Amino acid sequence: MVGFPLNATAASLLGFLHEGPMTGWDLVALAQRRIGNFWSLTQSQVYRELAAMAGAGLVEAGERGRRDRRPYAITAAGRDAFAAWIDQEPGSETIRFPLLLTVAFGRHLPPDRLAMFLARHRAVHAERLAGYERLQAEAAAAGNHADPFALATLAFGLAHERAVLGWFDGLPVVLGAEATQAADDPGVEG
Amino acid sequence: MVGFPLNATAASLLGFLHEGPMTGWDLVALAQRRIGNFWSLTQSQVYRELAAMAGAGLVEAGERGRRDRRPYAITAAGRDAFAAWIDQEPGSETIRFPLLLTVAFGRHLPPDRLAMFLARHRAVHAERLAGYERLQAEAAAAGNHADPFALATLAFGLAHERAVLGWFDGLPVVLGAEATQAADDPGVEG
DNA sequence: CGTTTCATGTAAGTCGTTACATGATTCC
DNA sequence: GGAATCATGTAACGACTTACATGAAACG
Repeated sequence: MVGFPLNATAASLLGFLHEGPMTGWDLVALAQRRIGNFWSLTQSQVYRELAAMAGAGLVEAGERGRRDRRPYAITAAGRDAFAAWIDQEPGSETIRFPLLLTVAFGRHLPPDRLAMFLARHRAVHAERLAGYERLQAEAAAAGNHADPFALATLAFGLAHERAVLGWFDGLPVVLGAEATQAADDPGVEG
Repeated sequence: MVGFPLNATAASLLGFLHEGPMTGWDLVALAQRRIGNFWSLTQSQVYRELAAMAGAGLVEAGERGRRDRRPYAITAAGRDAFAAWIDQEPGSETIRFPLLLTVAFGRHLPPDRLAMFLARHRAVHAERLAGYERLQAEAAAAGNHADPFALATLAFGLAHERAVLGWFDGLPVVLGAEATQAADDPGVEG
């Protein structure tokens, strides 16, 4: 008896609802904070999944509150569906990194323009890393009270951003400068 | 005038077609090798984008060859569209890492099960890293003939996979064993 | 001759993004 | 009163996946 087929995004919402009833708005904010690092979701998706799950009986909408806030609570069926979901082998990673496409086809771009793109993206990643480091410092200050699971996902963000910055810094200047000559080259294939 | 709106996947196909006419099949294989590392695409997408771009005049289908192979060649309009695409600021990175969702909600899983997931995924990443290292060794053996742009994207793959493995190895055994105080299980060990 | 691999394509459905519409509440 | 923010939702589209259908050629 397969229940309602949960996708990872919907399942995450159920995961959060274990902590208590929440509105779509709250869920968007919480997901951003807790899993936004490695899982993106939009407002639209959240409301859509909540509506679908309400239809399937996995969550229940409560009374509308102050600002039309409508809290959703997880049901017993929702807990079951979540438990079944999380017991499955997680799928494999998906990365889509448009900047790398630009680099891969970099011979078609003026070197200074590629250099500019690289510099701008590097700055974004540096800032993101700084944010993660602040979070880590806060967690350290809080002592043992931090959730080890949250720390583990934060550690991933740190490792990833450090790797990305290291990659930026290890890039040969070549890519942003030498390619002036390479632009004539028909491209070398191995 | 705005040309045909290119998405990154279609643009990549045009990028490859700069190297000469190719069939959908060839493009799938080539993309897998050259950008599969940070950009996924499926056969279906490739044929669809080729058909759409042919309709828009960005590529031209040639005569069907031996095995019904139909080569596509980039047109002048295609080169223009590609040039316009690559000149744009690349969008930001998207990562979707289901295993991290499992970790984030790890308190809802038996520790040994989480440990098993972690171990299996670690093995996949270790193998992928080994593959990248082989490619790097080959490139080094080939000397200066390697494309610096291809080397740069390979360097990203290496950096990323090393970071991921480092993350696995830095995870406290706690995550896989905490709840069961008796740690027969080495948890996540490489 | 039969199996595998090559090769092209369609169909159906899910997922995700963007943009918009609506209105309540707070804050100045 | 007016602007900003909170909050919910819809509409429309575009992107991606999975599964399937079809057949040619190579290989044994």
